[in-house]
Amino acid sequence: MIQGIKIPTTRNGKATFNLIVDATIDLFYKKGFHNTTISNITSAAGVGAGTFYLYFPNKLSIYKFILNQFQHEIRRTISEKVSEVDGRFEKEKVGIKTFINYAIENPHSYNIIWESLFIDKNLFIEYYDGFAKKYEKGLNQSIIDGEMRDVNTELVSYILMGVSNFIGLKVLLNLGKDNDDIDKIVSDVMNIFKTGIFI
Amino acid sequence: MIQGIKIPTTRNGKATFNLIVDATIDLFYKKGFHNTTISNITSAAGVGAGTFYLYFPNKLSIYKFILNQFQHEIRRTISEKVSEVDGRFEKEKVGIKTFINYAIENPHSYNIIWESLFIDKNLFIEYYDGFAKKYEKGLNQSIIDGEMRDVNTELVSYILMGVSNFIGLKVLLNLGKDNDDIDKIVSDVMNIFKTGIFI
DNA sequence: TCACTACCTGAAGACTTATTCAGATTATAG
DNA sequence: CTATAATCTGAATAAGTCTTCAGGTAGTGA
Repeated sequence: MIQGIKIPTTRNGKATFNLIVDATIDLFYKKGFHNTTISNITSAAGVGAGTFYLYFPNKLSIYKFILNQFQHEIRRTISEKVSEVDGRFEKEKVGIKTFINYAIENPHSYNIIWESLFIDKNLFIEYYDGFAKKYEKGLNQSIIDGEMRDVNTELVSYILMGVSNFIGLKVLLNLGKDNDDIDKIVSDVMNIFKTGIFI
Repeated sequence: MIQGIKIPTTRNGKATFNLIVDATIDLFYKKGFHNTTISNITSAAGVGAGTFYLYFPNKLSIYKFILNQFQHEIRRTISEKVSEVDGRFEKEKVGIKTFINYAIENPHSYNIIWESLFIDKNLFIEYYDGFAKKYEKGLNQSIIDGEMRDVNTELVSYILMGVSNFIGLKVLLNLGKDNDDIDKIVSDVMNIFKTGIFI
């Protein structure tokens, strides 16, 4: 009973719960949080109007539930992939690549995380601040290990998040031209971070 | 009569129009687009409920009107400041600094532009794609002038937008620690773009 | 001063949506 | 087979919002 959410105990209850959550993810992605009504959700899930309130007290609570799931999933995915390679350069490369790939494969997730800024600013802040702090830790270690210049790691973590998010956005929204090859894009980005831009 | 918006002709009409627009900007910033009702707007502006419909056919149309104003203003501000300095490095530095300062001084504007992604995706795409294309032009010229390495300028424009936006976000939301000195932050960012991050 | 146009009002009806709840169904432990 | 708890339903109520419109007011050119 966290945040007023009731997790069902029986097999049937769980199935219904999942129907509701899955329908909601789809609707939030297609129509956005605000344009999705509870009755949209219950009819998409194929359940009675009252069933929703068996598990969630309101729309915000199911939003938070879904956001939380996605946040954990995206972080876990990146952590896993990054831990498979060595060296800060390779780790960053894999990190950015994994993030962008994740955004492409899970546009629902990417969208819902961003929308939090306009639903409850604190959810957004929590997420990005947490993300940044974890980033910073890794970067600090890399400076100690002599793999990175002695930069302001807090700033760099925001720079890297900004770049990942905007490249992800570009690819997702199909902005500009060459969205064909993620490997190429990521490799170009990393070269820029290696040598700099200006002469 | 563009987009169903009627611009008033008399002095009194213009004053009322401005009351409505200003109240709306404030409400969109404080409560967001979706949580703002027409009656919120009319009572904040101190006019009758029907007066809104004298000038705007619906909430989206006033949103678009405001968005358009801000987009022009932010671009104009950056253009002006950038044209005052020479060399790509200095121009980029001033560009990022101006953007962040603008975001701090006009959080309404920054917020409304971002929210467009969740109101009408095409508004958002138009804005950032346009912004990127303009950026790209300047960058291409800098390569010709030998001020920049031969990088993928489309990608770099998204990188620079991502960085500006996230640093702006960090400063606006007061994330992390050192949000005291914009000059220092921008200077750190530019150093990273000059020399790169990794060893 | 008059006539005209622009401007303004807020009550009222239409519509949408959230939320409850009395009653029905289903699964399963004993 | 039965008792019990969990689950499920959807009509009904309540609340909120949009939008119109008939009836005004105010400024202004002639």
